[in-house]
Amino acid sequence: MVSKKKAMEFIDTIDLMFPDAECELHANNPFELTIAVLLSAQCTDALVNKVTPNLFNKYKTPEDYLSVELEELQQDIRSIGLYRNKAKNIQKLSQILIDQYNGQIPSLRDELVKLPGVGRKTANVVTSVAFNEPQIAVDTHVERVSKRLGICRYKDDVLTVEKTLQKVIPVERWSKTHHQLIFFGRYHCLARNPKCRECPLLNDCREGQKRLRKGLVKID
DNA sequence: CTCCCGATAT
DNA sequence: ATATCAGGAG
Repeated sequence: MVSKKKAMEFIDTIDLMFPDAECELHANNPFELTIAVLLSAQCTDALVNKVTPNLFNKYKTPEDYLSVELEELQQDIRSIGLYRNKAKNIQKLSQILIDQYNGQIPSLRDELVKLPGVGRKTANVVTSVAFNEPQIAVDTHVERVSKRLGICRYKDDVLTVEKTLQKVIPVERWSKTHHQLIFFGRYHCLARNPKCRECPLLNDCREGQKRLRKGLVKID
C-alpha cells in the first residue's frame, strides 16, 4: 500500500488530467438519475444514454412504468443487456416509491439501498450527484485504478476500497475525485490496454512497473 | 459463488 | 472469438 502522501500525489495528478470530470449519464431529476444508474450495471454510460431519451419521454413517473406490461418495458430497455432483471426491478421500485415515498426518490443512502436493483454503489451515485452529498461510489473503474496504483490491495472488497479512499481523500474532494477516478479508468487506465507508456503516474504505479518488467509496456 | 445479457472494442 | 461495460440479487 502506498502512503497517504503518495496517494494524494496520484489524486492531484489525476485532477490535472481530468479537471472537468463529472457524471456522464443524462438525467434531469433524481428519479431519472436512479433509473439511469440502475440501467448502467454492466453496461457503458454511452449505451444507456442512447436509450434514456426515448425512455424518459415515455415514462415520466413511477405510475408510468407500472402502466405497461413487464414485457413492453423489457423491450424498451432490451439493448442495455440484463434487461429482464432491470425491467422487473424498475417496476418493483416504482411501486415502492408510490407506496412508501410519495412517488419521490429518497435522499438518504440507507433508504435508497432498500430499493430493488439499487445497491451501495448506485445509492452512492444518487446521493452524490442528485443530492450533493459527499460520496465515493466504487464501480469497476474506481476499484481497478485504486488497486493498480496501490492505493489499496488487490484482495480488498469494494467496501474496503471505499473506506480506504475516504481515509486518503479530503471529504470536500470526495465527489469530484470519484468522477476523476472514473474518467482516469475509462479513458486512460483502460481495463484491457492501459496507456502506461503515456501515463504521468507510471514511475510510481505498482501495476505499471509490473507491466514494464513483463515487457507489456512498449518503449521506443 | 453464479446468474443475468446486449453492444462494443480489440 | 473474447473481454469488458458506472452491479445487484439469490
